[in-house]
Amino acid sequence: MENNTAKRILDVAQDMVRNRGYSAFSYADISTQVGIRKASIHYHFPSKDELVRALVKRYREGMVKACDRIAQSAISLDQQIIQFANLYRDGLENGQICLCAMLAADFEVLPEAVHKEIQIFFRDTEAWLTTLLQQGCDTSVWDCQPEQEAKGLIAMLQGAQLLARSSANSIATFEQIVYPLLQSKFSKD
Amino acid sequence: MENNTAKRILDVAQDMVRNRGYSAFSYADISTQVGIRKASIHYHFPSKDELVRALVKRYREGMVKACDRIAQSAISLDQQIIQFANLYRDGLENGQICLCAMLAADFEVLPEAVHKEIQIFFRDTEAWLTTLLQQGCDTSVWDCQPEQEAKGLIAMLQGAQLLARSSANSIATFEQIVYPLLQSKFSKD
DNA sequence: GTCTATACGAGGATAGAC
DNA sequence: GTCTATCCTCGTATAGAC
Repeated sequence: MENNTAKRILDVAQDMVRNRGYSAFSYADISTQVGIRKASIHYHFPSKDELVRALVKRYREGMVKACDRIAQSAISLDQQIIQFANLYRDGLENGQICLCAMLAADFEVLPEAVHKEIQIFFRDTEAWLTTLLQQGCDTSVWDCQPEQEAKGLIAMLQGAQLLARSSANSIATFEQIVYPLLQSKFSKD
Repeated sequence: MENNTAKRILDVAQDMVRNRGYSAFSYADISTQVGIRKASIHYHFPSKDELVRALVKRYREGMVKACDRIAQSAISLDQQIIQFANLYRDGLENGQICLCAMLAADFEVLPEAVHKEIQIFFRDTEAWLTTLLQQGCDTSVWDCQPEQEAKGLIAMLQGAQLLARSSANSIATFEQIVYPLLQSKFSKD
């Protein structure tokens, strides 16, 4: 596990983008938290756009890995969906929403290269969830249209994060929205 | 219907916040589009924070009116939900997401006074939708828990806007997520 | 790789004339 | 109410020394 400067910059930048958005974080902020000068950051990431592009790329690769880990665990399909939802809930414990939810809001101010990375993120996530739901249909556990159901679920999770963030008790709000709904839709009984 | 400078400033500011977020619009942008100088904007709204606070206040009052108009129209409950969803779809035609969805993402950089306005918006919206769903339960049209169902619906709508915005064809994406789901949940058949 | 120094524009905001 | 002029800070980015 490497822990070089580039990684530390990305770690700090990721926290800040997820908390405050693309337009509200700066090289000066990173500089303070990482402990190097503004100019040094440009050595690793020549421009802010390239930094954010690298950020989203790393993030979506991490998401793919996290999803694969869930799929390879020996738990039931409905428990896999719970685990998937937990990925979104966990971020909220640090006040953070999904990087790509935030950047979807900031979409209009982002360069084309970042647009592409965000679109790949949602495409991958949707594909993974669709596959999962398809298994439930094949084994007659659920009655559903996997692709559309996947889109709806992701929308609900992203939106729940927004509502959670703007409420006094974020995590409770998120859980109150998400888990009963998953329960009623996918519970085994 | 008044159309003074303050209103024109708010109109332009609203477009820009919904498109680009709180941190990515400036007095200079407003100045250009309204056709007055930066300094003149400060006469109407002394600070950016006060401008945005006024913006959210006006926006949520407009939302209350729009919801009341739907409730007072002589259409079925399920059609009222469709109309409600249409409010969110219509903004997307100008590439705009809900003002409060955007500001929920920007929540961490906003002052307390704006937080409160946003929270009132969601509280009002949720209350209106809960009342609507409750009517469906009372008349045995639907089997549901109104309050929780309302939260879930709003989350889904807000999230669908984010997904729509980051996709190539925003409106199609939104419609594909939202309307089939409403159909399956609330259709009269 | 990281530093100092600096360029240069954009940000929000204020003072005072008209 | 709107203007010009101005302040001061912060933003991204670059050049060149170490």
